Amino acid sequence: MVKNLMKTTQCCDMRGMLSFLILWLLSKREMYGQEIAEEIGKRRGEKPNPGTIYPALKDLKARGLIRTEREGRRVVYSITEKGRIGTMRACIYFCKAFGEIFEEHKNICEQAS
Amino acid sequence: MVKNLMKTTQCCDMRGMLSFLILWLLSKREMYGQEIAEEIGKRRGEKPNPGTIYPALKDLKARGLIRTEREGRRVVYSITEKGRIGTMRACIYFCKAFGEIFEEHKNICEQAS
DNA sequence: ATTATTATATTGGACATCCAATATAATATT
DNA sequence: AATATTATATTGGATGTCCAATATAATAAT
Repeated sequence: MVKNLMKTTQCCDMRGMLSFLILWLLSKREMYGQEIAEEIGKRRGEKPNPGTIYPALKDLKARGLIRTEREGRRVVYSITEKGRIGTMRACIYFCKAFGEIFEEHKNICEQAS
Repeated sequence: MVKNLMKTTQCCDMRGMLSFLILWLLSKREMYGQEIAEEIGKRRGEKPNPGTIYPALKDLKARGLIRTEREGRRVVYSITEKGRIGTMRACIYFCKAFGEIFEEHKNICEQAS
């Protein structure tokens, strides 16, 4: 059972699009792993576990969408040009798929910014 | 491989939140199965397969979030009060998790409505 | 020098979402 | 009556996301 998402909504699983969210965050600025987890935690209400974040980051790197640079014990992740292009496309898809829900709850969205 | 979502964005899987989207659609008006599939198809660019829709609807019914009424060969699905409450909560979560992305692409979202 | 903390990495299991294929049933068409 | 179409339903397999636990490594604190 995915604990926090079912607890939050008490109706349906809200997981999904983790890689998209990671890429979108990295399109803003480069970050290291735990910063990404914290940013996701801010938005979702609960910080995801290492077991969620690091495999996803590994996969994004393998697909050439992000690059890494180690600085001591930290690995700094940044988006590649390929990743940036894909993220733009994903944003367009996302807005078409879910845009109405946001139009309906604009006041909540504005508070999120 | 999830064909249409990877094809659309060419970067990351955009699957997820199917049950949420179904519940949101049914909070607007009751529909039969293929209508739900068509509405999802309008938003995602491709109509999902029966193998995706019917198991999800079955599960939502089992959890008491929707109810069914057969009319000939069609089954009409409608949201329950429990489903409506959960959907409101899910919308709030959803807007907090992804609201910034929509603020950033307001023009695309307005076209979706 | 030692201990504590933070960061990364991995693994296996669970789960929702996706598909293609197949099957059954109710209408619609011929 | 027979055939075609549409709707529902199911199944097994694939995949991404989630978790808890464990492990290793680099700093920070003592």
